[in-house]
Amino acid sequence: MRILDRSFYTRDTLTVSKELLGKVLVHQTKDYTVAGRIVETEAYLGPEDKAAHSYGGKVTPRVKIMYNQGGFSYIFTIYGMYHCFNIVTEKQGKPQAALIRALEPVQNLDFMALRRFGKLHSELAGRQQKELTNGPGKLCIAMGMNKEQNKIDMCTRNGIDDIYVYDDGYHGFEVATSPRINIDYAEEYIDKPWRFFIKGNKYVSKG
DNA sequence: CAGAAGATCCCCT
DNA sequence: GGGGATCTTCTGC
Repeated sequence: MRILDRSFYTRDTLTVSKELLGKVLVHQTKDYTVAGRIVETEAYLGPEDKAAHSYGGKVTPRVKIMYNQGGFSYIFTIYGMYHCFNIVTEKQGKPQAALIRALEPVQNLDFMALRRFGKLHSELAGRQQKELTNGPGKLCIAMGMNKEQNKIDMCTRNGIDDIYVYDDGYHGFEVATSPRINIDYAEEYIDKPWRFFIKGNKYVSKG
């Protein structure tokens, strides 16, 4: 297993978003380790991209982390009740990121099931098993990620609260592409094919 | 300081 | 597939 380093994340965002597919995202604290395979991502290409929080070169307290070099977590609150987990990409000063939209559960499924539905994984209905991590808000709940994990450097570890991605050699899948989800405000950027997912994987949010 | 929008989810039909 | 929940974040006055 190879942990992805800085040189992976500081490349162009479309490449990083695509190559994150099949890799394993880990959240590790002193109390627990939980992990899922990345099966769906979206690229946000600020400042040009009208769907990106950094559109127009906007710098607010929330989006400032997007201007860092690649490899940092960017977690924001959405609709007041959920969170979205992104990984900052590109070199410093270029505010782009990859949104992780869906995972396939890999490690500590009981932790995920308890967070999402308040019961053990073996007690879940089949439908609930599929819905553990098949959306950006859902996977944050299942992985125990919220604003406390914002701005974490995923290329270094402190042993207290770490997030990182590793490559376990999983390959042979087919990558599909589509427009991004729920960005109808983004005008001519609505139809950009910047969503990537593993074709046929049952944890993909839709399509 | 008030108003509006939102990279979502869940429940209902 | 449509609407409500729910409140942070940002903008404009």
